[in-house]
Amino acid sequence: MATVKDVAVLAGVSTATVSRVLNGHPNVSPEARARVARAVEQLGYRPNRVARNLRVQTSQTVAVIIPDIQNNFFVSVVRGIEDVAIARDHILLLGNTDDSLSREARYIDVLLAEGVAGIIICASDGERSCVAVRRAVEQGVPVVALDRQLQGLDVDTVLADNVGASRMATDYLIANGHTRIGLIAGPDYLTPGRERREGYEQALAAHGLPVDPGLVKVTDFRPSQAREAAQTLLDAPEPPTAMLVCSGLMAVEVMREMAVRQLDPRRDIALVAFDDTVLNRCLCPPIPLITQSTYELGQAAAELLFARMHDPQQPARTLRLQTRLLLPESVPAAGASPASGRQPS
Amino acid sequence: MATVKDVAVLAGVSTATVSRVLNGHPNVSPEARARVARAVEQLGYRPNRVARNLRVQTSQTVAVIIPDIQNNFFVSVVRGIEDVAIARDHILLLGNTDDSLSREARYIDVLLAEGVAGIIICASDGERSCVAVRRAVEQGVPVVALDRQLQGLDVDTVLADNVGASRMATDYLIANGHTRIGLIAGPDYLTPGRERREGYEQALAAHGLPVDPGLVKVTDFRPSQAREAAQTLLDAPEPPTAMLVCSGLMAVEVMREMAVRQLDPRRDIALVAFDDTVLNRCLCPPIPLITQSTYELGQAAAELLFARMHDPQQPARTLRLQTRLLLPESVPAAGASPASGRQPS
DNA sequence: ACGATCAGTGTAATCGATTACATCAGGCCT
DNA sequence: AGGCCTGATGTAATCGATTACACTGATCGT
Repeated sequence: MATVKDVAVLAGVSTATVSRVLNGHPNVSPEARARVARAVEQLGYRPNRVARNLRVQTSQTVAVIIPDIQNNFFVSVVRGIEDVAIARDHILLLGNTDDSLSREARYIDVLLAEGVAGIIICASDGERSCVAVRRAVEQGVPVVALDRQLQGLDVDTVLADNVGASRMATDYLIANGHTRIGLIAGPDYLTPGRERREGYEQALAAHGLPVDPGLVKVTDFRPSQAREAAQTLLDAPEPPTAMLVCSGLMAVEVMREMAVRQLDPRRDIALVAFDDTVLNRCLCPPIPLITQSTYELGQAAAELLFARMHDPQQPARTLRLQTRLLLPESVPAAGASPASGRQPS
Repeated sequence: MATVKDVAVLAGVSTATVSRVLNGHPNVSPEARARVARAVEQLGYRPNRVARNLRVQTSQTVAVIIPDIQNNFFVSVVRGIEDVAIARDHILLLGNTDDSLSREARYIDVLLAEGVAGIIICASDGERSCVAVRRAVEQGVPVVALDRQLQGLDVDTVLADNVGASRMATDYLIANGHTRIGLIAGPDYLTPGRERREGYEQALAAHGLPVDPGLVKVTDFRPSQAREAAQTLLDAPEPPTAMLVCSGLMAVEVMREMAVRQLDPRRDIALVAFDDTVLNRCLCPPIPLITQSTYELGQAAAELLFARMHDPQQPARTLRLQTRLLLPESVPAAGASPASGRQPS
């Protein structure tokens, strides 16, 4: 590989001049500029970024760390980040942690050691992830928390309006006459888990309904746990007449369990779920879904990151993005049993 | 951030000794080792990989470039790669190109400039992608082609048995009495597009059936084109009695179009599709799917990559991985019209 | 006409690691 | 005792860029 030195020799100038040309410095004569350009062309020279990064102590790379690359929610968010990064002439590197704290820490450490310009992270644990993330912050590497807050770290954060979403969904079920509403919730150590439960409780309280602890099943968002939670709820002596499922992947499992029991969400037990995956759009039958603006979530996170890269001093901001309740057709009122005819697809 | 120098001073040794300790060289006294370890600990020292990479001209990072991060096929392959990379104590960086040649080239250039140790690429164009990839090969950076061959580049390659898969699927339809089988194919410039068509034609030929060009619609694998192709086929004066769809995302669109026309794949027009996405497992109704061992595909690619990183001289290998035809329940024979009763989910 | 300013350029230091080479002490062999 | 090997360590070169600083001539203002 050709180096600046080679280019300098061929162009008959010093390496300093080559570098100035390459980086668009103003005080270079047009001739020098032209000769360097020709030499670069001739040698097929491409600057070594490792050397550059070492010298300037920064890079044109930003990274995003997500817990599950198979979950369409995160992937869709990544798309939003990606487009912003590309537009800013950076490249985006993606790390997948599989919800493993150690893998997450490893990614962070390597990225820092490799001099990444910024990190967007959807932490696998709102509290315990902070140990590793803090290292980034301390090194002055901009960090944006995505979808999940970093407990006790003062960083830019982009979140969905989980409380509002959950409350809206619960309100909706209550409006349809349900009073015994099961909740298949996420863990307290993750923002969406915590806040979605809060929205649910707020809605119940607003309607003077009690929170029955027996109706609330806390999971760690893993589909297998959703299955168990659904079984417990459905096996209860007095099962709920509706359920709010706090993740899309979990909803798929809940519906599998209901199918086994010949329960139809339009007839027997109403279901509303957060929409994480493309899968949800294909559920048979369709159910009401809480959709999040995933792409915009990613965009917003990337914008915050670049803003901070540009001005590291500004105070940390937290953005909340709207959610929507997406109704398929109609949802059964509690007690009713219309069993609308099925139709293909 | 602390540097080797700081560690050296604190430990009372030279930077050379620090480096030797850090890299596990044999000839270091136990005391020196201990003192360095303590200094490292005390300072929270972490080696700067940029500097290291510059010096040793390599890194512990491998990259995979895929055309569509929203397509579960690729993502699942990535998981296979990832696990191997982690096991080999490397980290994996993922680039998504959205089928854009320019983005692909940009990723490759940046990765090379950043000194990546190896690249696994699922090219967005079997021929035109080679321009950029060739630069990697010429720089001596190991490259593995994944799922799609790089025309005219002699690199390690991992492929699915596309011909066999397609032939098996077509055989299956023929065995069920179909003679007019539509093909919604992929483009010739991608291995899966080309080979799946070949398998289809081989199967027809083996049974003495003619290849009717009117039944073959070539697409670029984009779902929207699948929709058009399906429309054309179904609108034909003599429509096919069965269709083989060469990608999972396309199959979803084809089924949408059939649903609009009230056509049931179990009753009216048989359907077999390649299984790319989780979506396919949730199709209503389910159809026969050709499944590929995506995870193993990724694993194999990663193994080839590491093998080559270890020994750059070995001749390029091409691996073919088996596929399976996954039957849901039963598929209608041509002309039959059983319309088995529907059941939830 | 003389100093100040400035455009254009080069020399060499620098980023933070690795490592070739030099050095030195001690042990061993003859 | 002298030479040789070996283990442990240090000095300084090196990777390939950027850039502080120095220098040269030319231009300009007074």
